[in-house]
Amino acid sequence: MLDIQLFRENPDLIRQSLTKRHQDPSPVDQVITLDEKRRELLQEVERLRAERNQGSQEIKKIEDPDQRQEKIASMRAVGDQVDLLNSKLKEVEINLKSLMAEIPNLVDDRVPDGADESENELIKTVGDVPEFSFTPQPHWDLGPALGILDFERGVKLSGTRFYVLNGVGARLQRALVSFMLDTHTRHGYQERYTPFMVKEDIVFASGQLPKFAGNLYHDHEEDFWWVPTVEVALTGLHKDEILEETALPLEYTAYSPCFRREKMSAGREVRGIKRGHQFDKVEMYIYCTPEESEKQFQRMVDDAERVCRELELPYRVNKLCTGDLGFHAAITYDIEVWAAGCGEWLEVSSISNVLDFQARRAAIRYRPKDKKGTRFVHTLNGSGLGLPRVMIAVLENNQQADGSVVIPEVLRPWMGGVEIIEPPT
RNA sequence: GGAGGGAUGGCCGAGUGGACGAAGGCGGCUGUCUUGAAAACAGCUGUGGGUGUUAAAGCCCACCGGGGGUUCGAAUCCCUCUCCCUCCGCCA
Repeated sequence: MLDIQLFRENPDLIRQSLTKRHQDPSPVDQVITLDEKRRELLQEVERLRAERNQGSQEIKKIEDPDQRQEKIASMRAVGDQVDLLNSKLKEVEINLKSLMAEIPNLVDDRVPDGADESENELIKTVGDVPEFSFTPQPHWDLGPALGILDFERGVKLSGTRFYVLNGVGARLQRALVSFMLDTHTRHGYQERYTPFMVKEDIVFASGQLPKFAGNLYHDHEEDFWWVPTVEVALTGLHKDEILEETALPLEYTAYSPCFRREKMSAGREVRGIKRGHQFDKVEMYIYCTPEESEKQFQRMVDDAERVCRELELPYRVNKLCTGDLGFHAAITYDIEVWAAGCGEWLEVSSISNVLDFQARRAAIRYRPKDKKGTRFVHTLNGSGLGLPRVMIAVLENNQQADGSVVIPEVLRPWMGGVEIIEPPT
């Protein structure tokens, strides 16, 4: 959510931002009109309330019964006016809020203009794409051949886009989760384990609702939404709180499964485990002061890159262009790792500076040390990293001619002695 | 799932229709005293919105778990929801 002050003082900035995102800027004018209407009604309501408050105070002092009844009658009339105008006001406020709730964050000046992902800007490429003396297999062949990946039974259990990991395959994923959490906690992040189903206002606060309801799973009997990313829960963690500046920055890491309907990509040909309705992810999340958020953003990108480096996966970093930028992000860097078998760069992380966009929705503020009042914190989120795609890259890049896969060095402490995944004999 | 009891400011806790944004205590901040600290004493100490201003002060409105109602007037009465506690049942 953007600051209503910004609509009043610098609406052009918001219009330009929407235009950069290739979106219609006209909601800005609707917001301004509704805001004016709201204040007009509010002032009248408050004026009448003040009159009633004062009148009611006088009533208890009036001794004469007739005068008293007369005053009560006139205050009743004022009260009826208040009710009438107040219901109009409420309606305007609901419309205003729902309009503002669907306007995306301001775009950072450094974000390159572009219509879609093809116009994202390559920042850097790190590591060498591995060479093979044989044709590397894609994971959808390799995994089943190794007996660690079972698509048929996944489909039996839950339908298309679900799979089962077996034995060392499941263990490899667990090792990746532990490795990532341990790496991040070593670099200052505090681990959290959160609910995977959250209430509607929590999903609203992080920005996935109301606009992206179609991509979320929802329990219709209870007020539960399955998290599409644990970022949702990590935003909700400090909802409605006022933090002390000395407590900032708050740096969290959390593991969770993520649940997405993926309706938009329903028809798209995606083989293997690259895109499912359920996938695991380790997330990083930071709350900090506005002065610090750029620094924290760079740091978080580096923290995500570190995971790729330690896993010895070749990767590249892209700055998303305006057309590919997410709703709540002001700026986003994506990290892609090379997967030798399917021959693709796979997006494994998305790191965003959200500024105060989520904090305003979630009412997360802090008390500055030397100033009066409160300010909204800035929040940042980044995957660190998405599991299935890292699994793909690890399996495909480390495969050998005989179909076996060498486990990366850094994961071995969690692999119970397994250094190589051999095909069943 | 059944029965009962609760929810008040950073914390504890009073308040059952008007002078209550809310006693009192604790904590915190500032000052006096002190070489310094402690103690004592005095003052201050919530959030949001509107208006106003170069900025502020000031003024007004709202907030006593959420929503709705009764009333001239609600922390206080009524309805409803949520959450917490105690007991019983069930359970990984």
